[in-house]
Amino acid sequence: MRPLSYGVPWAGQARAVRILVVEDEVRLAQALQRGLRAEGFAVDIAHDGETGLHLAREAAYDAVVLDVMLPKLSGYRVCRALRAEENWVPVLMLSAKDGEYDQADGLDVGADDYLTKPFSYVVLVARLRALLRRSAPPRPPVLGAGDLRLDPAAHRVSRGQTQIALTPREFALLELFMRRPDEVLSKSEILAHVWDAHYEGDPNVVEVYVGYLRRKIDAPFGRRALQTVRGAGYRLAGNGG
Amino acid sequence: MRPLSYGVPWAGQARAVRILVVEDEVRLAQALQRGLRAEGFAVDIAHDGETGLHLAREAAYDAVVLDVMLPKLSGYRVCRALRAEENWVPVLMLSAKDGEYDQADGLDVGADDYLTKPFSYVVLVARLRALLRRSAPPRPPVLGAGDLRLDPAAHRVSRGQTQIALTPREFALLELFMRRPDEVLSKSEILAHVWDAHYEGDPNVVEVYVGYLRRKIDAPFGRRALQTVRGAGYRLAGNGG
DNA sequence: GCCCTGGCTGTGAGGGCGCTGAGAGCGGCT
DNA sequence: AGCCGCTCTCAGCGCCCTCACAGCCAGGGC
Repeated sequence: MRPLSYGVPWAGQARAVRILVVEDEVRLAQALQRGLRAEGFAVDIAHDGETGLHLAREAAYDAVVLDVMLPKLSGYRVCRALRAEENWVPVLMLSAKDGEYDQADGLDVGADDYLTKPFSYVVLVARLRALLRRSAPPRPPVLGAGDLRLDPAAHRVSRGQTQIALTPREFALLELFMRRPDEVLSKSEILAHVWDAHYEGDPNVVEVYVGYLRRKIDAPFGRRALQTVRGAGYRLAGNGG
Repeated sequence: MRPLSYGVPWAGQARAVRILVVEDEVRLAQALQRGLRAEGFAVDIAHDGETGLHLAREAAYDAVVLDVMLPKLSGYRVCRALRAEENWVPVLMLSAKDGEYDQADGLDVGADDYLTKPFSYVVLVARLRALLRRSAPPRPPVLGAGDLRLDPAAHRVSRGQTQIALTPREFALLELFMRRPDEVLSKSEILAHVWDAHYEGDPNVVEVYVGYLRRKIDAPFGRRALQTVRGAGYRLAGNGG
């Protein structure tokens, strides 16, 4: 199943802070890797924009150090691509000395901070820490349907003023519905998203969990946000029922 | 920019997407207004919380960009007031750099997303778009015939303002007709599409289901959208009867 | 007006679909 | 070890959907 609850601050166990360094100068990249590891970070390296973007997409990094001048795909394009995909991982850009690009470009492209080469290692670490410290902010927006709200990052759900406690499975199910309000989702589609891409089990689990959800988000409020569409699937009313 | 309502035929002429910016720093407000207008949004400005709240109440905005620090009425209070009135317009909050308030407060108060100053303009636009996309999901394929509407994704049918409940079979049948309005469909063709490619049964089912449909989509409205073409099949009037 | 053919509809059986309560398995926490 | 919460299976139940059937109605040709 999907580890939906990893990395959630309140989940408790400490997790290594993961940094991705995208830098084509091999010596600089390795120096950074060694240094940051010594600081206690988990560091991955990419030597071109393409693999950098790929890695940033796949793994959940806490920050990305991104050179501007890169083979295959410039740092700008990598950053822009990430932002376009609603990936708000904090990005610290490294510019060429005084290149054709300037700082404003970097920020316009969605970077969170900017450093011009040559830079002092100490400054880089300081800025990185600053980014991480205030990196709680780049969190995904809250989903809403009527007075139903779901905060994906905080794993919180509320209806009106009332907080609602959901189990991980229930939460994942509701999140799927809230990302596609007013759309009928078939049981197989639900199974594929909330359970596993090739889940081989009784589709009845879906009915069971829809039932659980209804008891928590609808019944106590006399609402009917989660609707059955017989023969087709289920639908979350975009107005919250 | 891309008109958010594209593909919704009955939406009539594309309506501008309206954004309200509530920001007391005049220069920032104007910069935002210029930038967002260049993106194709219709932008209104308020320089304090009171007029901001007033405007948000009066006009139907698609989103509100709301600074936290405002004269007369803080962004928090504005947002809380809107939510208390069951106004669920998407709100994007702009926090002071690292002020006394923090992000959690913003979300607790009912904001949908949160950005800390200084922010990158690109990120603001990206988040704004994300908010708009979520709140106004442009579900292109809505079929229409006169005042008859069928939304395949939502599995919903309506005539005028009235929602109509259809069984799966009825829905499939009507969908076939609405995809080919004004066209005469033979019973065998209908059987092949709505039932099974090689259905071996009484073609009378078609008559039966056409009857069911008429009782739901025509009779209550005194219309005749589903017409019999004796000896040939049935036709759905493209103008809804 | 009569007849024939094709279309319409009321009735009812049967079965599929969705809902729910009970409970077993599992893992985490104390 | 014991408890608790989460997940998921299973079986029973009830409703609604589907469809066959048969009798009735309407259109059109003569």
